[in-house]
Amino acid sequence: MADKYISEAVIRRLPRYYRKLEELQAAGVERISSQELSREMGLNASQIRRDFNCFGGFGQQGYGYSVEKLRLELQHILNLDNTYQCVVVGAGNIGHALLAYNEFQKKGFYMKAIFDVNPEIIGIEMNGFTVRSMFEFDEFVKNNDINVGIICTPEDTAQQLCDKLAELKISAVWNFAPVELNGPAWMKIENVNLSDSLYILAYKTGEGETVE
Amino acid sequence: MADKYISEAVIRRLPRYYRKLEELQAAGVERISSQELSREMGLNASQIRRDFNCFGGFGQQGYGYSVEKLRLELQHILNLDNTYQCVVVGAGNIGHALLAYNEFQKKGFYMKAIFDVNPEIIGIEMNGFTVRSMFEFDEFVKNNDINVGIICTPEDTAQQLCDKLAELKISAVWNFAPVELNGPAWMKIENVNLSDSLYILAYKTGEGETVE
DNA sequence: TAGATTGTTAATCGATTAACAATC
DNA sequence: TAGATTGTTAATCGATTAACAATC
Repeated sequence: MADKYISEAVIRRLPRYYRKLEELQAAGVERISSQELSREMGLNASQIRRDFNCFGGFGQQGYGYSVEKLRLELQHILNLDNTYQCVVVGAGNIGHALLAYNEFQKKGFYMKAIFDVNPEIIGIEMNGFTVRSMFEFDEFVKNNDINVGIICTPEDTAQQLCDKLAELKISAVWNFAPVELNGPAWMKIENVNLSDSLYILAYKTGEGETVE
Repeated sequence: MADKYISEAVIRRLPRYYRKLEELQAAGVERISSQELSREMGLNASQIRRDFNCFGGFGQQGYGYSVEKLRLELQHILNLDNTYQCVVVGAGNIGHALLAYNEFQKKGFYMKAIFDVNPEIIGIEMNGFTVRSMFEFDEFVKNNDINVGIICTPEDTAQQLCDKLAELKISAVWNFAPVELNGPAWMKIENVNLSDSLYILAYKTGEGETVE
């Protein structure tokens, strides 16, 4: 049967649960009730139980949840027991930083190459990688089982790149360009819009001030 | 009177409106109705009108909205007609990238300095800045009207840094460390959790697949 | 004026929270 | 068994959408 529908609100809480459970396990905590977890995370205990029950009954009445078991379940739900082969496109500041950020490799997201269109930087060494030309892109993606594309190009070329990724059947796109991308339904796009985030911070800076 | 309560859902849409209006204005569009905007953005027209009306009546019956006027209103609502003096703490990959990313300066977010605790990188040149020691931090913040702190440290020191920022009365924090920070109520914290974002992408990668 | 489109109230939908029976 | 806590149904709350009177 097909997966039942899980709301975006639930999905966005999953990584937080996962992180908290990693933390608890590292601290040697073996079991936890939804109520304790609710206190630790500032969420409602009903909500927590309901969220987990979207995916199965991971707890035990009268006991709570096994931290280790629940962590593993979440890991599985988040598909973190897979590995991912990623390419970064755009060797500017952000692209460079993501390429070098080791935490991702630890979680199973392997950076395999970085590409750019600028002849001035193609060929230079970047964090143990050589910046490749986009002329090599198709070939590289096909030969290296790439399944994640990371868009770090300026906004005006991002859609074009997205189309290229679709053509190459890359199903996961992590987009850092500040534009809404359109891709086929099977393509999953996750946006990290740094400008938007900064704008929201600016907005909140003025919040709570008295007006008039 | 105090500002009326604006829901987080509305706030998170404001930057998108703003970006779209910039785009429309750049394209020479002078006026737009909520219906046209709804088609362009994939939102409901009622929602758009309702969102704007949280802040005032910016439209005109029978006409729609003036793109320029609305853009300016949004700019004001988002506090983007202010300027911001920022310090980056943590001179790793992310800190370095943010320091160098010119788009932010263009929007009025000025990077004034970068700090680190690692003696090996203190003093080195980074994008026209010298990496400063945290021993200079308090002094620098006080003397330079710093009002935004950008946290790019590892997660285990992030809370400590947040406390320091609170002590120095910095009211806006842009947090890139993958932890939930606790600060005083007047401190506005915006989180950019790259791991969480990547986990959500991984989750969605497996979505829509048939199970059992 | 007639037509168009806003601003706003009313209806709907979905997400959160409360309550409690099931059960370990 | 008695106590605790889940899984799940029912109640509430808030956000989205529809409808329409106000008005340019």
